[in-house]
Amino acid sequence: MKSEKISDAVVRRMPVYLRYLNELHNRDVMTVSSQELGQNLDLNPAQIRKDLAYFGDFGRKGIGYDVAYLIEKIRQILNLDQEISVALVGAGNLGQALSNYNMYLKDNMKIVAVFDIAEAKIGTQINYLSVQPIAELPETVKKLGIRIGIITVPHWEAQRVADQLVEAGIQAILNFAPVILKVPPGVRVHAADFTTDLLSLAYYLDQGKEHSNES
Amino acid sequence: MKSEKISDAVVRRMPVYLRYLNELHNRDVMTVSSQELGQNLDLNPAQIRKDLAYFGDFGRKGIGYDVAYLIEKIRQILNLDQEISVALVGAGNLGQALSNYNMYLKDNMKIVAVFDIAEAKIGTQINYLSVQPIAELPETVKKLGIRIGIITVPHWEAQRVADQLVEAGIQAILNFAPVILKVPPGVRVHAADFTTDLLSLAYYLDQGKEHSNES
DNA sequence: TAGATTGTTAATCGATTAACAATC
DNA sequence: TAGATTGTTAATCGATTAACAATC
Repeated sequence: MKSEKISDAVVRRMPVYLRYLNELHNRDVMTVSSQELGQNLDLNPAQIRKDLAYFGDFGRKGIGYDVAYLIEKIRQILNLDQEISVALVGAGNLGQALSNYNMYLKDNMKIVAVFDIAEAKIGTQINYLSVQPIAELPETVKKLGIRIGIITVPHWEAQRVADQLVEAGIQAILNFAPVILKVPPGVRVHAADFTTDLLSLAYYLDQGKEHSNES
Repeated sequence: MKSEKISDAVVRRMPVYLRYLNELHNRDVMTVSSQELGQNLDLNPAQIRKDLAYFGDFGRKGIGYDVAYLIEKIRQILNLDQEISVALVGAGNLGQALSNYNMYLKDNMKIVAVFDIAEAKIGTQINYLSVQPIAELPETVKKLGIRIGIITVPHWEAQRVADQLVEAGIQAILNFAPVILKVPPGVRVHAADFTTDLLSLAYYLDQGKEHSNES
């Protein structure tokens, strides 16, 4: 166990480990080596050992890592040993899709409220939650102890929504809108903007053969 | 202009630049400096200049970058000066949401076909496209010159779908399923898995004050 | 001209990987 | 014991940032 500051790259790999470990657990696998983890996650085994060692001595030399134990530890690291309440702002198609994903994320993270700006959306049901007007955000955040906000509104509304989330006391934001949000220090924003990923894919296409009918 | 290999980090910033430049263009801004770009995109100006310089001398000393010209250049870099056809596999909620996004991505990238495995989905309309059975993938890919695939199927089907996309000759995949896909070299995969982003956010939450009613 | 800003080299910083003693 | 595998240090690699001459 060290007490250096842990880099974002390391933190972001933790959920990846967790996911695969859960899979192993479901298959009743008891133990796993960094070697095997690396193979399946396309990562260097040394990196995996180093990542985990930042947080503690979780492995056993000659043996590997106990799957159930490591799951427990990573959940603690990620604060997922407590239930974390999430607010979704934007009840459009994407918001709808995410809230259905809820059941997947049995990882102690739960969308407990949905908000929208549009009058028409208010009161409609999304996955057993009634869409609330954004004016109710501060009160609901306080009442339900919401700590994370997900933004799925159109890009021109994203910054305003972010401001309101911050104002309401949210600590972290997952932003699906294709804009760079400005937030005060202490609030964490992760960009989940897939247009960036998609457009950058085009760079890697073979030049030339745009549309060939041969084979 | 250099001819080093260009890192993924650099490529991924290109769409970010493009997006902001488009915004400037809409506001009739003619010229922009790396300084100002950096301010608005939360990036170091030197980094921006270096990124752009990999691809050519696009700026003018003392002046900055011509917005329209830089847009044109970045589009060329990203192969967006030609129309790029995209297939969407998975007509669920998320797929639905993405295909509605189509109009946003006027960046010459277009979803031209939607596939699904489930019988029930076949033939339903998604954003003016009729959902096709996955068996038609190879033929449609060839016929429409599709080069990129988006995977929005459940995670246990993702690898099989990826195999089929690769088999059909697709060159790049945007994967929304929370699994690491195995693909042959030459096929590019970008992960758009938001569960990773969301879970890692939890790490940054203030410890302790899980649910406070004071304020 | 003076001020601004690029493109690029050099310096710094950080992250990944290799190597290996410790030990199960 | 012999083989496997960790945790960790050192080496490498790569990416970011600073600095500045060139020049609009």
